[in-house]
Amino acid sequence: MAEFKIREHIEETGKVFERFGLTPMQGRIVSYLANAEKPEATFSDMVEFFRASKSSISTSLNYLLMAKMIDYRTYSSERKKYFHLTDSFFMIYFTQVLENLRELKELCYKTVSARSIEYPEVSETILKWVQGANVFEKSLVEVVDRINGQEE
Amino acid sequence: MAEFKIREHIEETGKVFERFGLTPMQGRIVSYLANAEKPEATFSDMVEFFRASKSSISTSLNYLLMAKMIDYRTYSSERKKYFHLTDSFFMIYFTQVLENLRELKELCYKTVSARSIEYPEVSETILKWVQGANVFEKSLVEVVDRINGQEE
DNA sequence: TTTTTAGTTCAAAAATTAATGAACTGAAGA
DNA sequence: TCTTCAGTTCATTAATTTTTGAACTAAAAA
Repeated sequence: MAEFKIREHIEETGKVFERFGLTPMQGRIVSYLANAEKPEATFSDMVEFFRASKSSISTSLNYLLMAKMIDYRTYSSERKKYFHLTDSFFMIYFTQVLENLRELKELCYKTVSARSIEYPEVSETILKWVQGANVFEKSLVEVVDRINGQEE
Repeated sequence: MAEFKIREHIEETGKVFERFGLTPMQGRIVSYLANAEKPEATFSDMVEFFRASKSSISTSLNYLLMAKMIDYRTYSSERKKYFHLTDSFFMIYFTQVLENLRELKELCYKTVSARSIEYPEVSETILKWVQGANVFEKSLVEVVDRINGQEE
């Protein structure tokens, strides 16, 4: 792929990662690590590639490390860190979605239990939401388990 | 529930809805419709309750209508619209997630097919992502079908 | 016909979030 | 010891997103 085509593809893919909860720069970095020729890249590689500030790259890398979407290795001869993608990108996303679902379900139960019985239709609607969330949660847990099982 | 307790609960729940892609005001409205005594509320009910601008309520209601997260009915004797929640909140969220997944998968395939065979590990990682996405997608489609089936 | 109701539209303001720049740290090398 | 390298920290700036306010519309009521 031509240089400018790769840049375009990295921007495009980066934008999709935003919809999975990343900031533009975090998305770009993930996309860069997926599309760059070499599987590993350093801090300064990315500062240079994006002509972005060191602080922006630093903050983004640390978020991605914390979320375990990337990892790094070092070579004894060098001081630099070599960053690479981990396998667990979706796992982390799924886990976040699961947490959101659980919190929402809890608040839904709270709502239903506080509602008067005068208008049962609202509670019925909310309980349908919870039902949907439950089915979803169950299959999400299955997916997570299946992927985890594969890893061992 | 006491008035101020309800307000607090509406704010809290509204914030969780933000994590499902809504703006603060959209989240508040959904939460309000779930927690208000009556199952239906008008435009001006909400302007009053939130002491917010008409434009903010108008824009938010129209987004929620467009997304089919709420609906309204009218009474022949009145000009007002009476808004209420629909059953399909999660369905709509699931559908959006599915779309995001599909787009990301497509870009992943594009990435993998453009990568040189010199460093297969990156492609392997990306294909693991795609595998996870596929398993998830399959069970999500099942969930959607199951919920749709229930409706008829 | 004029007024009121129930909103809509959109430019501007406010709030939030992301990125920058400059000064800093701490380890390694000269 | 002094310098360079590989970042980090954080106050400020920039960009984006959300909300507001004011002017408007279209239908119903007076």
